[in-house]
Amino acid sequence: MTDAPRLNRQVCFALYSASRAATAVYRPVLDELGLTYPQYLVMLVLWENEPRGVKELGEELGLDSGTLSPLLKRLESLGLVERRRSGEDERRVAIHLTAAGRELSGKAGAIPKRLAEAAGLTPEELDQLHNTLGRLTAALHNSH
Amino acid sequence: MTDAPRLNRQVCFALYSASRAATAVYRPVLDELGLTYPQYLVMLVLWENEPRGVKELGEELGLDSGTLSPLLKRLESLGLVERRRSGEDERRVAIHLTAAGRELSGKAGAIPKRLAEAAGLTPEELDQLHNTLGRLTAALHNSH
DNA sequence: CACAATTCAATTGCCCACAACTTATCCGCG
DNA sequence: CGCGGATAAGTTGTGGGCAATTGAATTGTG
Repeated sequence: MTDAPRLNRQVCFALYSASRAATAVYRPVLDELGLTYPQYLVMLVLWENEPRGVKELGEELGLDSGTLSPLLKRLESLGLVERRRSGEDERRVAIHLTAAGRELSGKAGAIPKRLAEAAGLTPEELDQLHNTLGRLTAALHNSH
Repeated sequence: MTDAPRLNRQVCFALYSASRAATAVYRPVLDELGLTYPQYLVMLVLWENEPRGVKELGEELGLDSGTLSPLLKRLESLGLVERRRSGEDERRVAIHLTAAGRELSGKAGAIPKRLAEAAGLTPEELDQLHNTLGRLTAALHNSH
C-alpha cells in the first residue's frame, strides 16, 4: 500500500479548503457592497458584457438555472439588475445592468487586490496556480 | 492600469471552479456509497481515528457545528455513526463509528484513484498543487 | 462556595449547488 | 400547417456553509 490515495484525498480536500478560505477573505469586503461571492461573480460577468441570457451566464460560471434563477431575482430586488423577457425569443430572459449595478463596478474594482495581498504567494506562483487549476478543471470536466 | 486584478479574480474563480469540478467527479462514486462529499470527508477523519468530538471534527475540516450537527444526524440515520453524550463532560458529543461505518472504509478505499485518473496532471504537478494550495489556505486564514 | 465568563453542541435563517421536473416557446420536418 | 423534439427558464426538494443565537455544562476567580 502506497500513500498515493492519501495524497490525492489531500489534493481534493486542499481544493475544497482553499476555495472556502478564498471566499471567506472576500466576504467582509463583499458585505460592504451587499453582495455574496456568487452574486459578485455574476456581476463580474455582466460588467464585462451585458445584457446576457441566463444560459450564457450559466455557461460562463458553470451554474445552472436552478442556482441562477433565484440568485438573479435577489440581484433584481437589490436594484442592480433587470430581467427582461426577450422579444425575439420569448423563452429567453435578458439580464441587464441598472445604473446602480453599473456604478457598483467602481467600488468593486479594488476587491481583487485583497486576495492578492492575503494570498502570500508570489505573482509567479499565483500565475502557475491559475494555470494548473485551469488545466485541472478542464481535465475533470472531460473525464465524464 | 495593469491586468493584475483580472488575473486574481481568475485565480479565485479558478479555485471555485476546480473545487466544484473535483466534487462532481467524486459524486457518482460516492452516490454508490450513499454519501455526499462532505459526509465522505467526515468519514475519512473518523476512519483515521475515532471517536471524535464535534469540535475536533470541525477543526480538522474547517466546519462549524451549524454545518456538522445536521450532517452528523444524517450519518447517524444512515447507520454509519453513533452520537453519544460524553459522561465526563456533558457538553461534548462523541462521534463513534458503527460496524457498518467501519466496513464502508473498504469500499471507499478505491475512490481517490478516480480523482488521480481524472486529474490529467502528473504526480509531480499534483504534489506541487497540493503544496501551493496548502500554503495559500494557511496564508488566507492568517490574513484575518 | 457562588457567580461570571467560557465552552460545546444545537438551532434558526439565509443563500448556494445540484438533480429532477415543469412550463412555455421555438424549430424542423413531414 | 401541425406536431414532436429540443431548448430556455423557473420550481421543488435535499444537502451543504456560515452567521447569529440559544441552552446547558464547565471552569475560573473572588
